[in-house]
Amino acid sequence: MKTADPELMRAINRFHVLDTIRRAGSISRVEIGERTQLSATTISAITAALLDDELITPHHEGGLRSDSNGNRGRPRVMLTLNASAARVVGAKIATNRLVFVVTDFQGDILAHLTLPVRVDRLPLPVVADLVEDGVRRCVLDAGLALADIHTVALAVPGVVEHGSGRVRSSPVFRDVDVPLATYIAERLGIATIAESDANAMAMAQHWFGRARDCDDFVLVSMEEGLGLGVMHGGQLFRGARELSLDLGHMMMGVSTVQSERLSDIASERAILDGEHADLRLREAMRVGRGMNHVQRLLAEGDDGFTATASRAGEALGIAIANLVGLFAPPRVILVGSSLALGRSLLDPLQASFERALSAPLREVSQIIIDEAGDELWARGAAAVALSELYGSPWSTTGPALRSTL
Amino acid sequence: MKTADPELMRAINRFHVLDTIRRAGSISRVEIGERTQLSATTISAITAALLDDELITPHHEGGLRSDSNGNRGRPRVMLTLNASAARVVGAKIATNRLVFVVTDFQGDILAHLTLPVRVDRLPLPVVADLVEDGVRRCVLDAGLALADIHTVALAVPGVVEHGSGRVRSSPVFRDVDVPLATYIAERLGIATIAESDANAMAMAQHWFGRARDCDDFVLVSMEEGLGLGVMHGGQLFRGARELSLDLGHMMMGVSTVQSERLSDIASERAILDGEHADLRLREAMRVGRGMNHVQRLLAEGDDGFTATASRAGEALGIAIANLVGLFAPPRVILVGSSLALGRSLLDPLQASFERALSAPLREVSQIIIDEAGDELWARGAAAVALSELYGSPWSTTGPALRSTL
DNA sequence: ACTGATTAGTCCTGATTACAAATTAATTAG
DNA sequence: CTAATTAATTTGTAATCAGGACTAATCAGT
Repeated sequence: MKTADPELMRAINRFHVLDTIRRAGSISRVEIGERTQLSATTISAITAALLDDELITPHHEGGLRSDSNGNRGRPRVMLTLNASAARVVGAKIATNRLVFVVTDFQGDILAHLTLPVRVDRLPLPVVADLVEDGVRRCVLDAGLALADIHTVALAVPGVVEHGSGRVRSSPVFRDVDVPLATYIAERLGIATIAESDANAMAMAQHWFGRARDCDDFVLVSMEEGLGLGVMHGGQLFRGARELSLDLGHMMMGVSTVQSERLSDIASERAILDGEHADLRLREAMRVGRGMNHVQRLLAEGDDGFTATASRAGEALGIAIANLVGLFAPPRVILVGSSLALGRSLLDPLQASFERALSAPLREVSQIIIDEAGDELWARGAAAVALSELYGSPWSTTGPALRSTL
Repeated sequence: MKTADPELMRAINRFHVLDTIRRAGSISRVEIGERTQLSATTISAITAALLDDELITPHHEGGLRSDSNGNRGRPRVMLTLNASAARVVGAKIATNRLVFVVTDFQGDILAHLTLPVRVDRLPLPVVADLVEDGVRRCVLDAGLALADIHTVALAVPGVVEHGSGRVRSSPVFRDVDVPLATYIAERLGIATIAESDANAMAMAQHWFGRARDCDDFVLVSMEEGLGLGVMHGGQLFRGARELSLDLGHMMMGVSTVQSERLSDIASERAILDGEHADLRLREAMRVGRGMNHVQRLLAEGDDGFTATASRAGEALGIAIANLVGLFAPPRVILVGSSLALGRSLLDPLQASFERALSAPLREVSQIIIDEAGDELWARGAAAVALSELYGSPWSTTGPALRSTL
């Protein structure tokens, strides 16, 4: 039970102010007041504290004044995030690649690194070696030392328990219930967060992508696994016990005998591993080039995948419609490598989505396809780390940054 | 965005204190402090205000002292809710009956009334007539006048928008998007709330039933429609736009051609309307006695329903497993008239639930069957009203008797 | 019955954080 | 140069908590 005390109040308002500044890029105190509905007094106090902590910086350049003011009165002082207030590392761990980014306090990328290695059902120490190496190299590339990094955030496919940083199950790990975050934290000597890749991407879409204006949306990631991230009221929705969501586990079908897990129908592996997979494709899959190969085949007019992809799309459309029935989000964002299948996947998806969706929601929920680049995954992980840094009052582990002083 | 101010703080803490007193029945200030983690000072201030508003009453009877104290020291003053602080009416509107209760401030039932009438796809004025009549009669039965009632809460099957009190779609209404709450409020001259029946029952289970100790659970109501209530962190979870959830809309199946809505498989109507429905049954259904008849048939050894019920159970098990995958609740509660089908429904349900549930959750989620009486539905509606009452400002200003000196 | 110990509850001070209202600051208009 | 105008800070009040002093009510022991 959350007890309401002044400290919580302050944490909430501080977060709102910081978040408002981040979203706006550059904003005056009055405008913050308009957007947050906080009193001018409070804005002053909070911004003073943020300035004192050097998390934001003032910009006196008059520049363009607000439209409503006829250039009269005391000019507004614009405030921006101090980009160098902190740096974090975000990493996406996928079965066929590792992607790292170093970002500043705003989430802007300072350096990025992609390691095209296969990480498939490996033991923790092996994965950790690769991750540790990637983090160190990427930090060096950014011209920084490891000590300059405040947090490392790892986006992992599968089911992740955010609070403890344990990975319950994932295609990249051989074992279940892997204590990833603590293990990496010990080896790097940096605070480390583990998060599901879908949640990281949801965060990325909220901060940098197609959902910047939207506090309620559902993100479906279609890669080797099928991930799910739900943003609800501007916060990642986590079930009880902070387990991340996984769409692949969803059972499709009316009865036990004729039902299948969605991951067996619509995951990348399920699609590529269909009866039409030729030898070249199997080899391409082994080295993590499956989707590139498929795109080439599609370009050459090979329609062997159409049936499998169509089936996958239909199932996904139904599953997503069911989700929309539960969360009623105005927006659904699809990302992931399976999008390379193009219309053969997406057309059936859209069609079955619209058929399966119940009437009242049909007009208000909209599907968005986003061919996000590799870096966006890692940047989303970084955003997860930054959002905790900002002092989001709802997170369990919310160590404020003030202790640095 | 909610702005955090002292007023909100006070509202939150006041609610927690009131809720703690309600749950405990009778409790001393120190124990409230232990449970809420609020300071003794704050407890004193808040309880003083509550006493001043006559929402709670002190009980000096020494009686049994706390175990930890060896009967030494100043005895604790027990505090209890003042049952007569307010009365509310809760009503369950089902297709085959209307159930009303009048409860006091604790949620204890003062009077109840069941009208076994058929309410099936009727226009709003017709339903409103029945509801208004029931409310008036039940209030009279309780020895009260309409003016003594603070709020009326209506539990309706289907999709209800809680904020506006509009019923988007429901088997009891012919039309869609019915402004039920405002309509009834005008006719009775009392503040009126509309809520989905599943949410009302979820509230009832949380306050009076099988989830008193549990802040995270999922409730599935199996009646004419299939309703869903999600309690998350002690609060009813409502999707974006405050739409209640509905399980019946869920699409089961991998493809558009071979998929069906869950309501077409597992709703009461779907089960009873199967190929085995005889004439007597159809007649029984028409007057809202379907399930009673089925029970008689089952008692007589008629197993014509077994296949249909089994199919429904299997589908429900899968649907519930998918829900558990999303919300990860430790408990799932099943209620509703379809439980009368007994093991022929529940055994397949349990079996397919356990098969469909993903491994990590298999051990932690438990299904509970609750043959709740009719009154519990209406009492849940009353609880919805009371819970809003507990949080509302009520008294003119913040108490703070300090200023009087 | 008196004294001392023990626990419950209230009151007071000082710190924090919020808001509202008044005040100061910086700039343009005339 | 003065007035007007808008921005931002300073001053006064309510709410929280922490900790201590204080009162209230009861029991244990003499």
